[in-house]
Amino acid sequence: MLRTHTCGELRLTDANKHVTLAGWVQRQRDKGSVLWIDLRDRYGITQLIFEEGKTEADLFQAGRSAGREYVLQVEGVVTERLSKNDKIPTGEIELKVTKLTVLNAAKLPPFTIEDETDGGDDLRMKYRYLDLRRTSVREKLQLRHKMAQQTRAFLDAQDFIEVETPVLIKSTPEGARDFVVPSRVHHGEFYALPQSPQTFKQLLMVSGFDRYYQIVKCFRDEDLRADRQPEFTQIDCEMAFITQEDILNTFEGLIRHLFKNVKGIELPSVQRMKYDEAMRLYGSDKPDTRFAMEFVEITELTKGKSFPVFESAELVVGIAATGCAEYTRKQIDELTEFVKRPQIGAKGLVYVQYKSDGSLKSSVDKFYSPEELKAWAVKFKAQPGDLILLLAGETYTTRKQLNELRLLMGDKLGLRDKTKFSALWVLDFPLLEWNEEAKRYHAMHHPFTSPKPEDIKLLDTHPSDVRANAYDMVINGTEVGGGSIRIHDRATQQMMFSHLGFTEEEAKKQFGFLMEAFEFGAPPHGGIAFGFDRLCSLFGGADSIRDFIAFPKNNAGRDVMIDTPSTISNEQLKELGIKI
RNA sequence: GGUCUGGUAGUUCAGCUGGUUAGAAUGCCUGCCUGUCACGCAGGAGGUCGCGGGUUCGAGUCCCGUCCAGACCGCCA
Repeated sequence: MLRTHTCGELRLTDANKHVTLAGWVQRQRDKGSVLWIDLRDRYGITQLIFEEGKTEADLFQAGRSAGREYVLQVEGVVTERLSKNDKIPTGEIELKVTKLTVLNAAKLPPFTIEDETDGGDDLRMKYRYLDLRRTSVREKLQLRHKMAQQTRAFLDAQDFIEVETPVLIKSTPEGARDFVVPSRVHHGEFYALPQSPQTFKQLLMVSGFDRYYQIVKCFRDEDLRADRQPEFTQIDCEMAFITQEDILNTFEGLIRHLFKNVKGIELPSVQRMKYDEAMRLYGSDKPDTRFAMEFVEITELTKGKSFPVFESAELVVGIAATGCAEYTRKQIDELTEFVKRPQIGAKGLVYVQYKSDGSLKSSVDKFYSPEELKAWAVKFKAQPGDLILLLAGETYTTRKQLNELRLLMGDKLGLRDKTKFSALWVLDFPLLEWNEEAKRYHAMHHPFTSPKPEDIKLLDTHPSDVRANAYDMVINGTEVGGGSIRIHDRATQQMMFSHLGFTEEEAKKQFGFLMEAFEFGAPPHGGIAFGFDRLCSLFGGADSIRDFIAFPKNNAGRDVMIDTPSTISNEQLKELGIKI
């Protein structure tokens, strides 16, 4: 061992011990006749001291020459400090250095290796190995480690078995784009990287494994976001001989276990809400339930007053923002601009200021009397001082637009505290959703999701109304997990494929193995997958998952450190039988 | 595929309505300093203003194109 102790563990009780430390030079403080060096490793910082007259001249000079991020091994005697530092755990001692070895010199780093670095994202990613030396980033990966450990501890205690599934699998047309891997042995044929281990975990249920989980990398070739990477990690789970209720209870248990053991938070029991209700009250299938500000629909109250926008609207819906009645014209204009941005696409915003003196002022005073506005306010259960914000139009898009506005107002009113957590099950998702581009229905969750038995009769007549045995877990407005009770018989699965536009041939070619397996005694089963990176970032109070991944990709899916994707040699292409 | 924001010293940024020699902080280098811990003080070096074109007497600043980065929409069963 090159060291006897770490840089974080020496205390006053170790005084007079002769020790050896190794680490990186955080900084020097040179007072001329006294030189201090902060030596850093993963565990902490220990101050080294060199003194004129007491430290040998050569050694003193060697210390002075050790620049930032030099890797040093130092021997010395642990000594009580004359002036102590109560900000760090090792602040009562320092090491009087008797021997110094430069294990490796270092170029000047391109940004400072400190909690508040001066480096921008671009630079940090290019030199990610230096970025990871920073405490704040290291702590995020330590949190991730703890999350993984606690997940395994919980699931293991519940008799779940971790099974690894293959990474080189088969491309399928449903869902996200696949990353594909050309086969050298079979020219013109390709593997695909899994978007999830979905079919394999179902096959494990057929095999009788009963309770499976895996903390597993998944791959989707789609555009990135702050919370989306092309390769990401799921806590992938499946259970047999269960009902939906069993799944909800088991994994509510997992989430509460994680909050308790990682964050020390007793999460109250997870609220439940049906998809339809979530859309009606929040305009989102992943509502942020840290605050209420629920939607109120006043379509009926607005009709017959010749205000063209409301007359032609399928839905008039709004929110009441507490205490915002005194917003200035400029502030309201900003809200209007916000909802009119192309990304949101509302035509305009109607407001009603319920002033603290009880009077009402609105942008539609020309069309509605004070009494009528008052009736709206009553329906909103608004109080004097509140600001009512209304959008109108086609139901689905108007709700989605108002959702954005609600979240913005939540931010403005400080209702989205990152240290508060509100978890929610969203239930009864639709089975299918219409895809305008492909002119056919897509599975909203995935094609293995079972329809609610009582809705199966609607499949032919009203496909959009068929509900699925599918559920999402939403925490603070982030979808952290989702799953379903699966189809486990061939006939239903075949019927599902045919509703999704597969011919019998195609279904057999792509998923024949699964349907065949269903004929050999497949138990009823279902499962869930949690987005592990998102869960970590949520626990860490961050919006981006990137710092919870050791070596993430940038906005364009590029790893700027190793510089990939990159071209390959003509020899490689030839071997693979590929022409560009 | 699209929308928006940004790109100026090693780094993070400022730079107004186009106008003399492009600034600050920090980092770096040199010197001084016996209790610092974001040490302090003095001095110094450091710039293809992302790239290409255009407008203009004159462009970091305006216009067009392009590249890079970030956020978002589409997409992500």
